[in-house]
Amino acid sequence: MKDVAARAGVSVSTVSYVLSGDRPISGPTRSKILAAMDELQFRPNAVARALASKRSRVIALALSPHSRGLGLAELDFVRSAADAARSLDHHLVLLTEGMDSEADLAHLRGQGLVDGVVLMEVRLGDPRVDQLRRLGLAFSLIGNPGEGEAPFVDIDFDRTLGPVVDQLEGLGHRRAVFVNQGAGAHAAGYGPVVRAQRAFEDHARRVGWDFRTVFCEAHPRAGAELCRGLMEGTGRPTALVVMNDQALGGILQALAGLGLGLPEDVSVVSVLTSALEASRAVPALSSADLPSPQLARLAVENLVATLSSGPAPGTVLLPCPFNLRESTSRPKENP
Amino acid sequence: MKDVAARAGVSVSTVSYVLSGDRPISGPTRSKILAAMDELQFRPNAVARALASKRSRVIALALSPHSRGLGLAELDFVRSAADAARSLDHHLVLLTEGMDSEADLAHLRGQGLVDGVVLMEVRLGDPRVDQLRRLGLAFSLIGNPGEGEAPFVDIDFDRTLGPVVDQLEGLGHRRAVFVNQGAGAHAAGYGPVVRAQRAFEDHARRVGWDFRTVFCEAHPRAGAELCRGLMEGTGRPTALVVMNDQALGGILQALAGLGLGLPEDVSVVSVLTSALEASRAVPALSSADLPSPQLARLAVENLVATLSSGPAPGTVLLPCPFNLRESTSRPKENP
DNA sequence: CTGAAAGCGCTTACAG
DNA sequence: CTGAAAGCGCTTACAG
Repeated sequence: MKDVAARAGVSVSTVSYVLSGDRPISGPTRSKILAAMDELQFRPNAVARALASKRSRVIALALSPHSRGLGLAELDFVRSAADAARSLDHHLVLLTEGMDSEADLAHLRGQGLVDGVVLMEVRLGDPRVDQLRRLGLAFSLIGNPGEGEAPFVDIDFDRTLGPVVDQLEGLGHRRAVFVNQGAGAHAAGYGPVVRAQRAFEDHARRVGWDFRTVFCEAHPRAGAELCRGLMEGTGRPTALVVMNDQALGGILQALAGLGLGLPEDVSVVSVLTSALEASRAVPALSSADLPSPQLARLAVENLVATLSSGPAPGTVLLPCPFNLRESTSRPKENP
Repeated sequence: MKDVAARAGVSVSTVSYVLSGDRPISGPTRSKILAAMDELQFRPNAVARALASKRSRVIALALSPHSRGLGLAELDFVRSAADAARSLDHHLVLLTEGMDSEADLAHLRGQGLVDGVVLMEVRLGDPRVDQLRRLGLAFSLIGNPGEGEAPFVDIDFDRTLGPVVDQLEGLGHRRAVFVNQGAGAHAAGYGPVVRAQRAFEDHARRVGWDFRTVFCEAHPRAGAELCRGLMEGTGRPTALVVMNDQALGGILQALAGLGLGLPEDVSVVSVLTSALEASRAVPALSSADLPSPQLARLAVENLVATLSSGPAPGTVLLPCPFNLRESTSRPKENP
């Protein structure tokens, strides 16, 4: 930078100001500087900038503590967050742990390497939120902490389940079961399990369905067992709405084992899966796909906006777009 | 740090030296300093350290350019690399793009934020390797660039396919097909497709199998079609060794469609899948699981060793450990 | 519209 | 074994 200044015949501060744009610079001066910069192949040193400005332009993504089996969607989150950070002129570091104790966070903050953090899979009353606030470290949330204050991005379950129910209703289904996640997740204040269920039930009621909700542990075997139970006897459901990726394989397997064809005998819609996984299944699953890239991007934008006190997207609820694939069809006349 | 020095009654350089351990410090002095440090809750500022020492202790992980469908294994890579970095007192940033042009890399280097980069899914003659070398940016490789010089970590296909073949042989299988990836991947110099095939064939020959290898595009439909072809007529294989995650679902579906039970009628072993995906399938797949955490950790250790000129693991070839699950059994007498 | 200078919080030769 | 001081490459009041 000193070299650039010398070559352009100006002071280093002037060079710095053309870079930041924080001060009006005359046309000729600016051109001289710009010319000098690329003759010298000048690259501003981010570390020096960080030290002087106290902004590293590095943000952290705190990965899910005990990954709730987001599966490939989590990879989408990570990639998209990195992309978003990059397009906002930031870098993204990964935090795999050390978000639990206040000491770890203080350490993170003390290092000065990270300007703020994006929290994934925030739960109701998530302790991390309070800790970050106490430390004065900027943050942004994916998931609703249930406090009302901090802006967050999350799924809009009402607008997610509405289209799912409408779609099945339109095909002629009248009897459906919502396969939720385990009761444990429910108890842990994991928001989606209660909100999704409420949304499903509201919509099922709206269209006058004969429906019910069941919880299912996150395991193929649990899914298979559950599925057999659901399908025995008369009056079995013609449609399954499943928000449980880990159990899904077992459900599909059990269906096949019972000689029930997909989608001829039973329609299945998966909720909150990654689009890639849903389309990789055979037959490809009709599903309400988790918009992980969008969520990640919004969360990063929120954080960067906080840091530069720019305009933020704020709290945003996104529906999971419904994608019609091969696992849904009209029910048979008399199931 | 100034405060710590003042409180301990020493110079800042002494404080710095107790931190780095680069200089012998007397017992009493050290204790005074240590005491002062935690009374003041001192946290060394990583950015200042980086600027002064020209080592940021940040390394980058370059994600697969057009993710070859590593699936969940890629997430394992990312997590494990971050963990490894952390345990070696480094941070991991994610590079999602900008590894292609030399200008991007020069930019990365110029910023001074990143000490080195870990490259995933390195191909034979990977251009990124040369570019990094030209720029003098430290790097570490996952995958064999085929130049012999740079150390890298990769899969040992011989020791991966050996146990797979032995296992099937032990069960009594004599006729097997190796379902490789697409011919395109082969042509692109993607090492695993040629090395895995050679290893499979060597071992199949060793045990005197009646075997063949087929290529298959990375899509369930392609897998299903291929599978139907393989299974028609007499003398069909009793075992399938599949190194093609994307086609796998189609293969399993086609088997079911043909009324062939897994594993009663056909045994299937998946190679290079993530352990999580293999065990989530129904039935759970016997597989040679990609040791992504180990590979990631070794690669990070190699890089950090380069940076601190410490002892490096060097070039390491790891077998994919075979895990017996539910998709393999003895073949029927007369298939 | 531009400059001179202090300072961000460390590291590391140079001296003793 | 310890200190004084220059310097890493920028930013940003303070002055003009």
